Amino acid sequence: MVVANMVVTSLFVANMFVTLGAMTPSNERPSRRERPAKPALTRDGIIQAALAIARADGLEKVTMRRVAEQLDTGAASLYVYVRNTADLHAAMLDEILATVDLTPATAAGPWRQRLAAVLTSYSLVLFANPALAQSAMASRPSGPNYLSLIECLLTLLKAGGVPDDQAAWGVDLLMLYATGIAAEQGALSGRAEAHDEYHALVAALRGADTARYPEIARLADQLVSDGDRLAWGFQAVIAGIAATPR
Amino acid sequence: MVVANMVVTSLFVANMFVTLGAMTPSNERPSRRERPAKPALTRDGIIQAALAIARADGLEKVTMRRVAEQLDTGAASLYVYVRNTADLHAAMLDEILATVDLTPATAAGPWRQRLAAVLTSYSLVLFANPALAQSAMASRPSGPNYLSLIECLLTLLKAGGVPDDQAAWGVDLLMLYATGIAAEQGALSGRAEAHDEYHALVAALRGADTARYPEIARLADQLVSDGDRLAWGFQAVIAGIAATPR
DNA sequence: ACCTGAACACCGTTCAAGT
DNA sequence: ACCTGAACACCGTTCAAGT
Repeated sequence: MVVANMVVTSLFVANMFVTLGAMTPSNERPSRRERPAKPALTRDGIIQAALAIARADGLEKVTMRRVAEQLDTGAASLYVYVRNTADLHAAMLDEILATVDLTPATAAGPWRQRLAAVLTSYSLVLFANPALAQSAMASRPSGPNYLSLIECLLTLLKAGGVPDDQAAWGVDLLMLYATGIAAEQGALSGRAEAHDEYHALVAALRGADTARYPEIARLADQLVSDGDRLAWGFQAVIAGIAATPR
Repeated sequence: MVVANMVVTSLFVANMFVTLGAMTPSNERPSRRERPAKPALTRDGIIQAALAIARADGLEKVTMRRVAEQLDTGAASLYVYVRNTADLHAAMLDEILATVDLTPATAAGPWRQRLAAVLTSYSLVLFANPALAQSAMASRPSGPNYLSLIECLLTLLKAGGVPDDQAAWGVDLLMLYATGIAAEQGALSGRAEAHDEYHALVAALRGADTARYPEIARLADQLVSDGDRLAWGFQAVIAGIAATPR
């Protein structure tokens, strides 16, 4: 508990509050010890601590030892609740998927816009936890929140009259795009050197040899142009799914 | 050099051959030492050794210490040629991108088929080196081989009459899809537990609660059905790019 | 049943000292 | 300039011993 960070601080403040509360007359059985007992170890507590570290310092800092330190215990103790690091990552992902907004599925409006809204919400959730997007890419979630999302996408594709076989394969495409774009963004915002990499790419595109890479040179500005790429991308993929028979 | 593997073996055989060759009369200056000197350390040698380890045991086994061991030296020695682990991974990726088949760009046939052929080649290259697909997802390559691939895609989109602005954003979509699908597959074939995860997902889809997930239950077989998903996906994304104005 | 300290078998990276 | 051994500051996971 040497490193100061926001999580530790807020825990400390919370503990202070509890301690102060315990000193008011309304509290009948004050703890015998000065400092309140540390919270009992639970799977959920471990996942929350891990998520806090991931948001603050990136997924690569979510190590068993660091999570344990945050919870004022030893790494070995975590293995009662978590099988291994991969299990922890999967649990973290499942946890944040609960916050995806699925309400557009039953709202009014054109189905393509509603589908894009759900996908955008999913991408934004992963953007907010950029480190997890990469593990979402690599793992195969099968938790209830993931299933709800898939169900939601299938319902909207059906509402749009997309044939069943195209819809079934289409959800893979949509999820791959939504997850992939968040993973890319996650990599960009996560690592310090990623900005250098991005600028190296922009420089490479802008300064591309006109003879060897004529199209890149011609379209350099378009290639790196700003705009609502996310919305356009969703509409393009949706249109492709709807228009392409198997 | 305790662990036996194919790379070590083939290096040994190669060394044997050199030794035998050195004993023939045609060789004027035989080495004073019995065993031939180990090959000089080069950046390319390091990358090749790293790729061999990645193919054999996965990217997570490509550690500085393991690559160094393979090359019969210490990890510290690699830092003369490689800045850090990320640099090594980027160099490995650039190396394999050289093997992508870009010839469909100038071949005969419908542009959509030729575009899909190039993308399929790219995906297959990443499939053959599954561990690198994930790092391709996270990093921003800007090497000459990457630029050639982008140039190729832009040329084919232009041949198809896709408007410049859609083509410029479209290459991102195509690359994201082609890279993402390989990264998924790479994760699947790379880790032992990934098969369990996949079967858990299939079981979760097949056994989905009919009341809660009616669409998943209805389409379970379609969702996990075999077929040329890669080709269909490329056609769908291409169609979407061509049909969706900004 | 849960928790712990200690151990095992690893990592990436740096650096002074050698050649 | 290149290479090396040793060190530093970490990892995940296991396990016997405690409560």
